[in-house]
Amino acid sequence: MGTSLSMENQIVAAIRRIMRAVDLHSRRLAEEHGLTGPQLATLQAAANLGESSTGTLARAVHLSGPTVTGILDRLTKRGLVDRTRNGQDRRSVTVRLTSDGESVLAAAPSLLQDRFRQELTRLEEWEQTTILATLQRMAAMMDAESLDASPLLVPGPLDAATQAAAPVISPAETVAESTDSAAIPAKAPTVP
Amino acid sequence: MGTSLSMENQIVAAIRRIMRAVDLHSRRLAEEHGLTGPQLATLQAAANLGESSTGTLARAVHLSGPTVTGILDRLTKRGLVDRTRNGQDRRSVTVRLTSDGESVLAAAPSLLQDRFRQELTRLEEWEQTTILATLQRMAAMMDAESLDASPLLVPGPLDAATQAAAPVISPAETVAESTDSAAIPAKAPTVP
DNA sequence: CCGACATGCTTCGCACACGAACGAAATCTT
DNA sequence: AAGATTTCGTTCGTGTGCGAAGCATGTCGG
Repeated sequence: MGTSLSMENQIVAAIRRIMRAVDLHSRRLAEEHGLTGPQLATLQAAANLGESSTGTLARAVHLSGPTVTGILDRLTKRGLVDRTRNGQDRRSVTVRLTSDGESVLAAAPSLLQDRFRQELTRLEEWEQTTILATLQRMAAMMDAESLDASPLLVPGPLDAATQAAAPVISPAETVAESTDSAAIPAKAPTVP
Repeated sequence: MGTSLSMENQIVAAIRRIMRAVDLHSRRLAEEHGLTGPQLATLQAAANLGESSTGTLARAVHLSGPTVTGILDRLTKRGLVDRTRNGQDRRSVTVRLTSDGESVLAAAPSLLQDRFRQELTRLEEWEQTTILATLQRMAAMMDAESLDASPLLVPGPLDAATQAAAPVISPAETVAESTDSAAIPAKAPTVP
């Protein structure tokens, strides 16, 4: 019967290979620069956003709260960031880069492997666009499902909020520079 | 050229989102079926390959030896697989599915989220092909670098869409995963 | 003013995932 | 045949990653 799994299996296999490659590259970064991939990503986000809470940071790097807490623990231990309780809202924790953190970040390489970057820039522009569009499309399709457990299907019109969360098809005009992840206004719990 | 930086960041972000979605889906699988993604993948590989050593299994699922050892530990503890020392080569360990493992596997869902699968099948065929080709291309570029610094590269990055598309899609039959590796027992060029 | 609830971060337990190091077994060398 | 080397799997240590639970704090209704 359903032996037509090949397409699915190939997609799964390709994703797994990519994940593994990312992981291996992360370890290489740690060896050569003392920073793993997630640590570097968090550091970059902290630099881009300026002073920000750990929650904001978590949303920016697409990771859960506990995960960034752990990463910030190691970053703090190495003296690259600074965690202080916010004065206004004392629940919140403000994260700042130290000068050490800034210099380390300035000297740090890209999150992508050098060779991959070179090959990428060597491609035709339409190919790069295709790759990016495909990845974003995949990301939108996959984390849309994870994000909401509600049985609500996508009807016709989408309001601004949903649109921001899942811009499935966009023309060649992909996003410019936006650091995205604007607000995410505290979603209401669906089920108790 | 100013836009090249943002392109990189967007690619990284998309990959992270995909990885996170895969992870979240894995946890949902664990909740609903008692099997995480890697466990299910390993179980499927064990079923496809029949009796096989843990090393063969590791290569099949694109994971390291220690990782599959851990996964097999949990699978064994649940009585889904059976580990026995090989009679011929007593270093090797033969992995077999138990009857429990087979029934669990038969009842198990796909590694991909249902909704993602539905959306995928709803796409035009050329779009599916593009997605698969892009993912495989990414995987090839990225794990080529991680694997080694060997000069093995993808042939022509030119007109790849047509070129890459054709050989990639094999018929529904037994995809026989690796186009790579084949027989590795050549030499061991390791560290000095 | 004070409980009831909400929010933000941390702690805890689990499951990957890897390289390094280890012991056992097989293979090669001398 | 004895020793060196390779190969196979496991164990160890580190670093993600998550949800659930725990605290501390803020906010709202009575």
